[in-house]
Amino acid sequence: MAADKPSYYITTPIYYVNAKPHLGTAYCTVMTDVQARFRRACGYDVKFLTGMDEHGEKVAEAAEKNGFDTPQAWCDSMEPAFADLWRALEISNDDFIRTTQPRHIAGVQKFLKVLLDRGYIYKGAYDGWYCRPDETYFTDTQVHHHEEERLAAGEAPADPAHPLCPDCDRPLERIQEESWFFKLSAFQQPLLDFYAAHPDFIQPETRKNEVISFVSGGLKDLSISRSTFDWGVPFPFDEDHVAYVWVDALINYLTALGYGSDDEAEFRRRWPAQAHIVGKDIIRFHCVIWPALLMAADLPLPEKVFAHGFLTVRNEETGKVEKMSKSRGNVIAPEEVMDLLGVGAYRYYFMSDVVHGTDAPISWGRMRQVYNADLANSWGNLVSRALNMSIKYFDGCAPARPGTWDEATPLKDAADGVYGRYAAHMETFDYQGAAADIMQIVSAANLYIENSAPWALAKDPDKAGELELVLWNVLEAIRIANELYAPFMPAISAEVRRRLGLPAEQDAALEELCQWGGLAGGQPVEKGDPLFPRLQD
RNA sequence: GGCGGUGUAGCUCAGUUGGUUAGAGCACACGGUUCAUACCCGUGGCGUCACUGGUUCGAAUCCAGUCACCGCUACCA
Repeated sequence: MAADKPSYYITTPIYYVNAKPHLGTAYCTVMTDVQARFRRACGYDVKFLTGMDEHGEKVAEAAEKNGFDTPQAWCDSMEPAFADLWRALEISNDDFIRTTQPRHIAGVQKFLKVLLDRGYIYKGAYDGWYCRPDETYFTDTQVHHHEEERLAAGEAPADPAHPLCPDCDRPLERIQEESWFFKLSAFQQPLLDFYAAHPDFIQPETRKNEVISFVSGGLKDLSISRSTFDWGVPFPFDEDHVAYVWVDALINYLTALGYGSDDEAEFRRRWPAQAHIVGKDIIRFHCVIWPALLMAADLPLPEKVFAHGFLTVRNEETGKVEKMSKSRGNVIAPEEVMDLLGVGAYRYYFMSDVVHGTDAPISWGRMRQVYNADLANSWGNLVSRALNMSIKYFDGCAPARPGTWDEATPLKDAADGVYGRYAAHMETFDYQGAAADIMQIVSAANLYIENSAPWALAKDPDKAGELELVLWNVLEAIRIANELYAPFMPAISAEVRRRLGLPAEQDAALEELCQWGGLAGGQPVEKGDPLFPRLQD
C-alpha cells in the first residue's frame, strides 16, 4: 500500500445475488480486471472492487422458495458461485463487497442521514403502479403506453386492475404508500453542467448523448424507500422504511472504502473512483442518479463511467445475430468457453475480439479462429520455436545480450514506441487496439525469424555472432510482448516468464519493462508444452 | 411519434476535413521454407462501400429520400 503511488479505484457493478454469473457478468468483470492489472503494472496503487447486491424483496422471496431460513442464508449460499468463477477467471479483485455486510449498512445509513441533514430527502406519498418483482414504480403514462404497444403488437389486453410491467411484462399493482423521496429534480441543471464540463465522464459517446437527452427531458423526484417489506437497509430515522435497492447498491462504491466507518482514511484517499465499469442497461443509475446522490451529499463524482454493450450470438446456421436467451437455447456459459479455450484464451478472445461499448457478436467458430490464429499459430508457436532454437543452439540457455543489442533491427523498430501506443489504447478501453499493437511485435518476430533463418546460421560456425544477435532479438521481443499480454492472460504470461528464465515478480513499471534491451541473457530456458494447443476441426 | 446510432470483402472491423485502381486481420487458393503447435513466409481472388436520387471535375466519405436492424425517449409542442 505504498502511499507514494497514485490511487486507481475501479469497480464492476455489484451483481444481483439471485442470478448465477453468466457470460455477460464475466465479460464485465474480466474487462475491469484487465484494466486493474494494466494499472497495477503501470505503478498505480489499485483497488479493484466487485461484489454482490443482496437486498430486496425478490431475494427474500427466493430465500423462502428455496427453503432457506433467512434471506441472509440464501445469499451466503450464492456467494461461492461468484467467488469460484472469479477465481477460475483469474480475477484480481482486491475486495468483494456484499450489501448485507455491517460496513455497508453503516455507510448507507450515514449517507441517508447526510441527505436528510442537507435537505435533499423528504417524506411524501406515492400513488401509482408498482412492479413487485422489479421493485420499481411506473407512472400512468408509462403503463398506458406499454399497453398500447402490446395491443399494437397483437397481444391480448391486460386486466385493467393489473396492467403489465413495461420492463418485465409481469402484472403491476396499484399502490399507495408513504415513501421517502430524493430531490432528484433539483439536479437537472447541475448534472447537465457537469456533463458539459466533463466530456469524458460517460463513455462511449453514444451513451453520453442518451443520458443528456434523458436528463434534458426533466427529472422527477425519486422514491428511495420501501415499506412493504423489510429485507433492506433500514432508514436510520424511520425504521418502517428500508432503502430502495438501487440507492443501497450504488453506495457500495463508497462503503467499500470505509465510508461511514470509524476510519475513513482509505475513503478520503481513494474517492472519487477513477472508473465505474457498467453494462449499458444500468447507465441511468450510474450517470444520473448516482452523480445526483453524490452532489446531494457534497461528495466528488467519479471520473468515468464506461458502459459496455451486450454480447450477442451469431447463429452459425442462419448467419443472424441473436440475443442470448434461454428460449432460443443459444446461451453460452462461461464454463463451456473455459473448457474449450482455457482461461487465458477465454480472456483474450472476449477482450481482443469484441468492440467494447457496442453490442458485439460472438460465436464458437470465431473463438476457434481467433484462438488458432492469434494464440496457437502466432504467439504460442513463436514462443515455442524461439525457445526451441535457443535451447538447441545455446546449450539450454538464452543467448547473452550481444554488444550490438542497441543497433536497429526490425524487432527493435517494432518494439520502440509500442508501450505508448498500447497504453493509449488500454486507457480508453480499446483492448482490441492494444492487442493489435502486441500482435505487430509478434508478427514482426515471426517474419524476422523467417528472414534471418537462424537454422541456417547455426550450420556455419563463422555466423555464431549473428546467430546470437538474431535469437537474442527474438527473445527480447517475446519478453516485451509477454509483459504487454500480462493483463489479458496473467497465468500464461507468468508461465512464459518462467520458461524464459525470468523472475516471477517484476517490480519495474510496465513502461520500463518494455524498454528494449532488458533481457540480459545467458539464463537457462525451458521449452515446455504448447501454451495453446491448436484446436482441430 | 421524436431524437440518436448502425448498415464496407465469408467473419471481426479500419476508412482522417470528399481526391489516384476501397483497406487490415482472420478464413480460402496456390507457391516457398523447416527452427516450431501441419507452423511460419510469399503471392492471389474476393466487395454495384444497404438502396435511390442529388451536389461536385471527383463521394464509402456531403445533401435528400427509402429499406433493415438497434438504442433512448414520449400527454401536445
